Amino acid sequence: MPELPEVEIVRQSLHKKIKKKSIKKVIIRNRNLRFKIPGDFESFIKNKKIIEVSRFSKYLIIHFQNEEYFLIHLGMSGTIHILDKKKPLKFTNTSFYHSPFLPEKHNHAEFIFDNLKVIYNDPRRFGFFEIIKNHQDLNKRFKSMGPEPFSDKFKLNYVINYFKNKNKDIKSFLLDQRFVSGIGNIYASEILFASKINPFKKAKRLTKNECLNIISNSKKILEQAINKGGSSIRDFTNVSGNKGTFQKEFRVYQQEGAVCKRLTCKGIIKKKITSNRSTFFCVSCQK
DNA sequence: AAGAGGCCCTGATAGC
DNA sequence: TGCTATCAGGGCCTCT
Repeated sequence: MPELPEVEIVRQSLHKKIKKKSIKKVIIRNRNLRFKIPGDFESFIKNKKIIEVSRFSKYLIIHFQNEEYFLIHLGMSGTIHILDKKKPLKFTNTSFYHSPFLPEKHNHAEFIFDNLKVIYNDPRRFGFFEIIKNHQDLNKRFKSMGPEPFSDKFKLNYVINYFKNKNKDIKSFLLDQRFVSGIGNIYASEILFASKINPFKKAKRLTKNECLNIISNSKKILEQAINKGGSSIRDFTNVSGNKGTFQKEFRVYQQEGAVCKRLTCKGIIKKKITSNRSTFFCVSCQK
């Protein structure tokens, strides 16, 4: 489900709700996420005070005292729901996959605070938890991953050098977290449309200007998506709540057959599937 | 060693 | 209605 913007939205509400609080009780109903939740997970998490909730790429990072950390990855279908006893029936967050009503099926984990409950729901179970026991290990954990688009490291020299002699298409690189972290299948298509670049163009054939466009549009589009509360697709229930609205701004994603939204272009948006993932692009203005 | 493709899993929708 | 096939915001693993 969530790419960087959606995870950032979850992070913001989680941080607001659970910082300076301690987890009083942990309930694991299904240990079989993408990776098995170890037997000592509950005792590790319990009674630790949360300092802050941060994020790298699509990973949520719960910071405990004493430089201990708990990572959450939401996979394709993971959502986090906050149940606040003081505000019953109000959900701070954010269901990108389901309706904002509290789901009952697939609530694999519950983290219970005083007057507050955080529920991890994930139908497909591609998400996972990870425990990190010190600060060095946290750095190590993300060492092999590329910079986020917002990072100063994501600049022209880096991109050009990375693409030298690379025979893979540019769309695959945007999805490759070793190159850049946080972009997923929706935003990859949107970034390449904004940059007027064909997704199947080989990376080594990109010009300097095209690289610059990719860099600036990556920042721009992810920023816009965060400002719109992320993208909520496949969620057509008309309920109030903090649903994202960036799906209304999609210019190519899920727009197959539509006329290109670029005013000067009359091309048709095509969808192409490679290795089980769809790519959307305008046949006319993305060269 | 880079690159292509398969696979993990459940649910919603489309098509017959 | 009830079946089957296809597709879905990710990332890891294995082949060549």
